[in-house]
Amino acid sequence: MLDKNFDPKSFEKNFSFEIEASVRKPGADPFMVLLPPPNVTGSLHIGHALCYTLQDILARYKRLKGYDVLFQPGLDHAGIVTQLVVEKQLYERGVEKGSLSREALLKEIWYWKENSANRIVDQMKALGISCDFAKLKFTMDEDCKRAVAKMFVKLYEDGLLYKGERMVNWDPMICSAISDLEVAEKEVKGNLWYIKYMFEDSTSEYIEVATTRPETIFGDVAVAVNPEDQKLKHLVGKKVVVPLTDRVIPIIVDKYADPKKGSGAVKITPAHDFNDYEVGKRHKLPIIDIMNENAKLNNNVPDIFQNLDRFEARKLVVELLEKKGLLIKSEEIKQVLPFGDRSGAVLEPHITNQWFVNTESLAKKAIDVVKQGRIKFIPKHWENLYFEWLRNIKPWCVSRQIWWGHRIPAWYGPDGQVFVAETEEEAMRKAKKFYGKNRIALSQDEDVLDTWFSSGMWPFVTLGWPDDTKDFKRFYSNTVVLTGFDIIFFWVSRMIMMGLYATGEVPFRDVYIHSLIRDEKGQKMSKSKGNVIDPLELRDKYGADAVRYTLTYLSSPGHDIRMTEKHAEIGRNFLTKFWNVIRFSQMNGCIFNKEFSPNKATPLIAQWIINEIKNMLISVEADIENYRFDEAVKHIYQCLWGSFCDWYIEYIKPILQGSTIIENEKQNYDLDYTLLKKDIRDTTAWAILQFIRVLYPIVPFISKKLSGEIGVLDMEWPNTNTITANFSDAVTKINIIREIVTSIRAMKQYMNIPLGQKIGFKIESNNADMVEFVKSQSLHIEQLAGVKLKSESIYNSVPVVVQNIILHLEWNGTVDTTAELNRLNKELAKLNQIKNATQARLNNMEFIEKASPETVQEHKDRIIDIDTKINGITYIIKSLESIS
RNA sequence: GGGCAUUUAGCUCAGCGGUAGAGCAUUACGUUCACAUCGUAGGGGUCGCAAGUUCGAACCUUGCAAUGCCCACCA
Repeated sequence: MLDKNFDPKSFEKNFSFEIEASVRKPGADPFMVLLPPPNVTGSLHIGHALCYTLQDILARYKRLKGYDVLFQPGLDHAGIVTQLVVEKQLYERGVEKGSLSREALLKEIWYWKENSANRIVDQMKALGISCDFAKLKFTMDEDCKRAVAKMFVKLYEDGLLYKGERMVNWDPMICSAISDLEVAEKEVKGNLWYIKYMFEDSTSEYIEVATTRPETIFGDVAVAVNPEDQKLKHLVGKKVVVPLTDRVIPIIVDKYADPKKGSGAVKITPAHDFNDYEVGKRHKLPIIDIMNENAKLNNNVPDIFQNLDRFEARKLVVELLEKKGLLIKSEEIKQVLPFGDRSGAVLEPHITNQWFVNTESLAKKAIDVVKQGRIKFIPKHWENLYFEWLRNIKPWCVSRQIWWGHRIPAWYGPDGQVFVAETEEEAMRKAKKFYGKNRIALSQDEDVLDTWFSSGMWPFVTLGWPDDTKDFKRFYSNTVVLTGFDIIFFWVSRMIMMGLYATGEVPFRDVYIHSLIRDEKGQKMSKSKGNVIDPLELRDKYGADAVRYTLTYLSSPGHDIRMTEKHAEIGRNFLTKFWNVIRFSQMNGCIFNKEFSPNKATPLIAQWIINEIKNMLISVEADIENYRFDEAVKHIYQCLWGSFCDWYIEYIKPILQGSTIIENEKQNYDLDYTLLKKDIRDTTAWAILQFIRVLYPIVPFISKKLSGEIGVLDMEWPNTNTITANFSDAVTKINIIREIVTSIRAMKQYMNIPLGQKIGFKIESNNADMVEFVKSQSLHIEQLAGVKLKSESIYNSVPVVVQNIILHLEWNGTVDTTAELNRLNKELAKLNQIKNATQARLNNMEFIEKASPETVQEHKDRIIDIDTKINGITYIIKSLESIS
């Protein structure tokens, strides 16, 4: 017997789903859920919980449907982030950045990774995520390493990957190149300084140049003006002196200079600006790099500036310019600067030697497969974002100057000759052949690959690529990916590009983009703001199922989710209800009966609930297939709470509990009471099993617990095809009873009669069958509405009208009918309004001609229906008026 | 500058051509033993604005506004 208190903690810890997650069904259709591997940087946040819960629902649902499901878990080494986190930890322990050797630091990071990985896996299990943890993969596992090297070599040999000197976004804090995607632009306050660049041959004449970065003047190689600039173009060809130096540079003409911006003349600093770099190339200008990797000024600048940080140097330059009278003015402006999204440092454009993947041809194919519908985004509009990015794709800088990651499989000979190979042995073989001798000292490239290089290979690496494994043949492409929109570029598009390139096939069919969770004000959750929700804390308070249920309930796609901890009550309340209704059924001896067939149920109320449940099951299945997990939950909720608990259970109480009542009223039942009771018990147990099963993907812990409780352990998806009986008559009849009960309750409320206080009533109708039917259900009506059917006459009464039935409620107290009359008149007005609108349409010939016959019929029925209601209300109004 | 999304009850959101819905909050009443993490009944919305298409628009089209996000650029 279930405990009176619903306490998830008491049973959630008893369940583990590892075994069912690892079950393989060789004969069944394959289905793969590819879990986006979390970073090994710490613990999971509520966004992970949402993402994983939805995937788990899908995986469990497919398992119940009989698919052979591979729910693949994994972890991402997350290069830069992880290294930064560990370095920070070390720093807090007194280890200076850069003081450890490569090996020593990597050892520290591996140690961190082990801890983090264990914690994350534990958290996933605590939330009931049913991955096949035996297959847990880490992006730096040996087989991943091999696959990454293979991919790198393949790209290199196909000419899609090359090393070259380019200007890249450089993070001076990490001291590494980063890709364009890792740049976050932010608006900040800055200054625009107007500086005099004196003409070489003059002490008073100058050209005015505006800049936000005066410290870079030492890298200036020209001043450019626009060819159309009438005011300045006559200066082209003249030479000016770079302020604070004696270096002379030319004034050149280039359309890049915009007469409307700054002073119209722009300084050209090819080593420190993307646009200037291009201008420099066009004009074959020299490149003067004035900064070190950490953004301190190098020895290409005057002595006093050397070794100064760029921002200190800026201050000093401005100060000296002012002193020398070379500063014209300084304006405060707002400017957008590039920041490293991991380090938060202001990035520097920096010319270095990096490895690039030429993604253009890969991107074209990646666009095509989505255009052709071979991969679908859900919701579809995310495809736009995907297309936009791929159409404007630039070479992907994949090398990083850090230590944590896949070391680039390239080796250099003593003369710098590069040998790209999957292994050092292979590189050596190539080198020997190249140099024609046996003793060669090769050194491996110091850099590692961008994290997303290995993540991009996730769909096939996890399946054993490059080996042609059984799993690969079976699951590749039969996959769904659920993730947030923020990694469509980073991850989804790279998986598609690399998947197509490596295997020639799409890596997955569906990409479901879930919403992002924000706080109640719509702000992004972040630790520094203190507005984060920890899924594990929430679980400790409310239980894992409640968290899962709530997240699913809130997961409507298309916009962000605003969430507070209080939302978890949605789940908790629902599960409490679920728990309690099963407790009720237990207390009333409803035990699952294998022999029971829903098609053979005879009591009206049984037929009605079977029909409700059937409809619910059909909806839920469609909802999940359409990734509408929120709708699925709402359909279950509505059926369980609104139909099953509120009506079915209340309705059957007199049958299950009130045997004496039944005995007294036996003449109202054609059925044998014992049989009736058995039928109801069977139906109740059957219904509960359906709920347990349909809820299992969403709230697996309680479902497991309860299925154990009712003694049906095997989980399978409810099959609605076996429910074939037509119960439409029961539906109609029970709905009449519901309407009667609701109407009586409302009237009693208006008469200020407590629901518990039984009052007499009589039935009147011009339809004798209807009277008989209502009488046959009087026991239930009496219980549900707090009334008592009288055989003798009632003298003082108020009427309740439902369809063509009038119920006279016995009442001889004084009634303040004003409020009720107000309400009725309001309702009457509304009904008339609807009736008129409907009638107007029916009077419209165009409507009759153009609307579908069903719609027209529906309108006609509506008129009849409304007329009945209007007559009823009019009758009540008249009666009430005569009372008062 | 380009693009995408959102705008429906006090709040959070469903609905996306045919009588405006849910949960929470709110009001009144109620603990008869499944459940007060509850029950019963009620109140509350010219569906952002405007035009158009349609027999009929919250829903389709266009324009506008507000909000959020993405991309690109800035001396």
